This record gives sequence, C-alpha cells and structure tokens, in this order.
Amino acid sequence: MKSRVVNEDKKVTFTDISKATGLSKTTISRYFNNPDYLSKENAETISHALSELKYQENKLAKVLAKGNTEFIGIIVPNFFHQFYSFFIDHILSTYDQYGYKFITFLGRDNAEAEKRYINELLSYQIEGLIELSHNIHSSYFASLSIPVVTIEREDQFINSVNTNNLLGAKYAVELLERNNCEVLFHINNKISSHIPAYARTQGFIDTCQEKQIESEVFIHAFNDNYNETYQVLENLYFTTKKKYPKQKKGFFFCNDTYANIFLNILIMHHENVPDDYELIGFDNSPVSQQAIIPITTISQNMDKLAENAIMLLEKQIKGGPTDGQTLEHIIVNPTMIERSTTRSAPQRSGH
Amino acid sequence: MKSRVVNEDKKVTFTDISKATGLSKTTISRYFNNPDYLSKENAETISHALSELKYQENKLAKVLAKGNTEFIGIIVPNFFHQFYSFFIDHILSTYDQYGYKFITFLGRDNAEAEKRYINELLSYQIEGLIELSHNIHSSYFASLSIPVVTIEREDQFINSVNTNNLLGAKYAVELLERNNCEVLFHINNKISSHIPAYARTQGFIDTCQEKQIESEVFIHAFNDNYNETYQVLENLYFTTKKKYPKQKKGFFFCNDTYANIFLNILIMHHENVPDDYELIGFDNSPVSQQAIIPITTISQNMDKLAENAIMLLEKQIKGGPTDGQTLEHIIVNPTMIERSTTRSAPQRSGH
DNA sequence: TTGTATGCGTTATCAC
DNA sequence: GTGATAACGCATACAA
Repeated sequence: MKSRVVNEDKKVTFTDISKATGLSKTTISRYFNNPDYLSKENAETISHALSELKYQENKLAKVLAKGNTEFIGIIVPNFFHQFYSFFIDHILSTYDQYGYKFITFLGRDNAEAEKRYINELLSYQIEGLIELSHNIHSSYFASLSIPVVTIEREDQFINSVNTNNLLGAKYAVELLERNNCEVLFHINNKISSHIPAYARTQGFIDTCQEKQIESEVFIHAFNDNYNETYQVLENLYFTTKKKYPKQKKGFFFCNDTYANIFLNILIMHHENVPDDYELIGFDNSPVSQQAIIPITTISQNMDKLAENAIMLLEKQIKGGPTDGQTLEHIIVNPTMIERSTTRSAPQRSGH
Repeated sequence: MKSRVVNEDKKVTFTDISKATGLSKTTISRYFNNPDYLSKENAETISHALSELKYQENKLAKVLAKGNTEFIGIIVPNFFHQFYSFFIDHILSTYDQYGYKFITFLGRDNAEAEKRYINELLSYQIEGLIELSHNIHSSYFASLSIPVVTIEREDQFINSVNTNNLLGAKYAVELLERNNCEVLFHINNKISSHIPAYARTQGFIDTCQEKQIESEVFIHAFNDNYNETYQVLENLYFTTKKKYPKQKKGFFFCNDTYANIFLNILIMHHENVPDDYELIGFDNSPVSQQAIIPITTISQNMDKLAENAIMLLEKQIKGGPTDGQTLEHIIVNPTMIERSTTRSAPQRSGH
C-alpha cells in the first residue's frame, strides 16, 4: 500500500507476453500477423497469456513500424447545418467497410486556424483529408503531400465529390412548369460562382431560358439570423404579389430553411399552397418534412457523396503517389422528393 | 525518370536535419522541446534546415517516446438528432483551449460493434472517452483503464455530465400554470428510468402533484417515422379534446419535434395557439424556431455540457489513476426560451 | 516453424 | 551547450 500502485497501470507489451510464454517477441508478433506459420500449441499458449495479462494492442507502435495509420482527417465548417452533420454521419459509417478512423476539426471561418488544424492532422500522419470548409483555396490542398477530396466547395486544383446542382435546379423548374406555374422565382444566398451550389442558380436561369418561362432570380446576402431572413422573405412576398397579382407563382429556394420560412409567411397571409404558390426547397433536411405543409425538395444523395469521397481517397492512398496527377471531379445526381407544396404529389392524410 | 520518383515522397526526419546541419539528433530535438539550452546560431541553422527540407513533425513517434497521445474518443449514436451534432460541435470547439484531438465513432444500436470500436480506440491509445450512445452499460466503461464521461445516459458506475431535466420540467409546468392552463399533458417516449431524460416525466409528475394541477402523462414507444408519429399525436389531440372539451390545455413534450408536429395538427384543425392550447418543447432545436408558430422550449446548455465533459476528463487524465475512485455527476441547469406557443412571450412581428 | 538483429522517429539519460 | 546511446512497442529481413 505504498507506491507500487502507479505501476499497476503499466501497459503490457510483447516483451511481457514473450517472458510469460518463453517465446520470442517475433513469434508473438507472428501470432497476430502471420498465424499460419505458428504451431498450434504455441498459438494456444500465446492466446492464453494474452488474456491472462490482459494484453491491449498498441496500434501506434504498429504504425511507427509499418507506416499506415488508417487515419483520415475531416475539416467541417460546423455541425449546425444539417448538410454537414448528415454527411459526417455517412462518412463515419464507412468504418465497418473501409476501416479508416476519422479525426475531425471545425473549420469555422478562420483560415489561419484551419491551417494549424491541418498541420496537426499531418503530424498525426493522416493518410487523407476530407475538406468541407470554405476558408482555404484548393491550391493549398494540392500542395499537401497527401490525398485530399473536397465536398461541395471550390475544387479547381483538387479532387472532389459534388452534387449535380444543375440537374437539381432543372428538376425543380420542370416540375413547376408541369404544374402550370406562370412565373418562377429562385432565391439564393450571395455565393461565389466557384462554389458548386452556385449551379443551382445557373441551372434555374438556363432551364427557364430554354423553356421560355418568365422568371426572376433573387440573390441576397442572407445571414443565419432567423428574424432577418423572415423580414427579407416577407418583403419578397409583398413585392412579387404586387408585381404578378394574378399569375400562379413557383418558388425554388436554395435550401429548405428559406422555403419553410416562406411557406410560413404564405400561410400567415392565407395564401393557397400549392394552388396559387408552389414551393421547392433543397437538401431534404428535417424541416422540409416537418413543415406545416411538407415541402417538396431536392435531396442530395449523402450516401453516394460519402461513399465516393472515401473511394476516391482510398484509390489515391492505395494507388500511391503516381495516381496524384489527374484530377477527378465526381458528380452525384440528386433526387427530387415530391411532397405537398407542389401539386402533383399525393396529399398526406390529415390534410 | 525511372524509379527514384517513389523516394521523393520519403518523410524527412531528425536524422536528415541532423545530417544537413552537422548537429546531433539530440540537439534537433532540443530545438523543439528545450530551446533555451540552445546557442542562437545553432537554433538559426536548424530553423533554416527545417524549412529548407520542409520538415513535417511526426507526433506519433513523439507519442511512442513520451506516452500521451492527446486523443479523446467519442461514441455518438448518430448525427441525425440535433442534440448529438450540436454537442459534438461544442466538444470539437474545445480543441483551441485544451488541445485534445477527437476520434469519433457511430454507436448506432449495436452493442457488439460498439465494443469493437472502443477496442480500436483503445489500441490508438486514447486518453479518455466521451460516451453518448446507449448500447452499453456503465459497468463496462468503469472496467476500462481510461477516464470515461457519459452525457445524458445511464451513468451508475461512471462519471457523467447531464442536464437538470427535473428543473426543465418544473419550468415548463410552472409557466403553463402561470398562463392559466387547466389541464396539463406530458408526452414522452418509452425510455428507461435510468436515463436522465426520464426525469422530464418525473419532474412533470412531481410539480403537478405539488401544485395540485390536473394532469396526464402520455408515454408511447415512438419510432423515428414521421407519419406514424403524426398519427399517434393526432389521436392524442382527438382524445384530449373530447375528454377536456372546455378547459385550456397545456402540453409539455419531451422534444421539439413532437411539439412541432402537434402544433401543425392544432393549426390544421383550426385550434387557437396559445389561447386554448399552450405548447412547450425540449432541446431548442432549429425546428422550434422555424415552426409556423415559434415554439417555447427548454434549452439544454450545450456549451456548459461540453465544457464540463472535457474538464472532467482532463482532471482525470492529469490527475492520474488515484483520482478514479470517487464518481462525479455534474448537473447543468437548462434555460427556458419563451416563444409564441405560450402566452406570456411577446409575439413575433408578422403574426 | 522459430529466433536474432535492426529499424520506424522521437525523447530521455547521462556523459562530456 | 552538445552528443552518444538506449529506450518506446512493434514489424521484418535474414538466419537457423
């Protein structure tokens, strides 16, 4: 009851197992890595000693000797937007199949801090990096010595997996047109044209032009403040109603949050959805299902995005440095989920 | 252009710096760990060589030599429920202050898989574990050789940080009473009484009894299916309306999702909120703010939960094995956020 | 089938 | 101030 207590905690290593069994450390190592070359008796002996001494393997030592950590770094802006948390959920799910362990950092809005995080990740010998944050230009990632794949962000110099936003917008416009909307509106945040999500606007414009549909694009520098967004969208409601008093209106929003707020505004003003107004959101986030009228939306296929990201990384990790020459931009098609803010969908019971 | 290409990728180590500067590896190490004992000229020389050769530190080797990984493992059931993703967001934010790196696994509903994940984490020498999943009993965690802290789950044999759910329920009941509700209802999932969230029910029952308020508790085995939940809650609406036709009703839900669905049901049936029905949710999740009528809710203080979790872990990590004897259950008080489904709050403009 | 010797990249001990 | 040398825990040629 004096001091030896501290040593009780000491890790048991191959040396201990070696002493306990009378076999060499090499043989212990073989037990794990090449069990075929072991005599059955010795395998038994080792097996017993391992559980007797409660051996706990040390993969870090293994890494130092072998080289591959099976670590992948993730930098994600935050976990407040559903897109990010859902994507991470799918990424982490790949462990069972691919075996990669994930070390995650928050990018927030600080490029300098993010570079520190990346350095920390590199010092832990990550084998690849998944980048969702927007703080740093892709040229920086291209200069790193490890495979990187970006998701739905600027990707000029680096591999990426993105949603086919253009197609998503096309789906939306075509549905609104089929449902006899006479004027179409698109609402989007003020974002750089290098970000894939910008294609939602481009796709809207292109498809409207192609189909000769009267339309307006409303770009605004939204922030994350709910009440401010509400005000902005309510103003939009007033102006569009005044400008196009009799025509059936179709709205395509860049996300479900804005769509939901606009829906609430319409309901409060006793407008008829989907008879006079049709609404389509983007992301298939929970609010689109939980809205007072379930919102038709364009769903990004998270599982495909995540799986392609890991596949792309693994290909580079396994393939070695020579494969790092050609860029690969994988495009995943979205799916339209028709709910009750557009007409052609069946109404949910209870409405 | 033959084969040396492969070697270009080779990591530069202290040995390389040593050769380049003519100094010993020990001195290079000192440059990082005890710069005071270095001559200024040599420090300069090393500094130059480091950037010349683009040295990238290897913390894994450092870990093997020193012992502390600064890794903390996290097991979280999923990233679909906002509670989890928001909590993780706050946990990851502690990096700047505490320096811990986080390796995250998904618990889902599989106890066996989760034990494999924990083993994997242990093999990477994590120094602590944050447990949010419900699959494994706390006795198992107590038997691990590292500090563990659980969040809002069964915690009999292990340290934990939980919300004061009892107080949250009390806040809700008291507000509903102040606003002259005549019958109170509490809706909760069928959960074990060992889970902290169970106290929301207990707190409701206790406070109602204490204040002699007529009340009913509705426990149901909800699943995550939206339409099914809708049906169940719509039935609840019908039965309570029939049973208490003239009395003002107050509903306290175990989460905002149910509160929002019930709100939508009330609106669809042209009921008056908050004149005839008052609603209070739990969690302050986005839907509570984005609902057609913003929902009054009990907010768990995520920042405090996360900070206490890390503090508790660090205390044990730094304190050593002797501190592992006494259990610590930290309780964080929630905050009530009054919005428009209860009467006393100011109405949002536009309504 | 098993053991010896050496290395992975860093830190710690002890000399000089 | 600086440098040999031995650790950390495991893997791998090579030898036997």
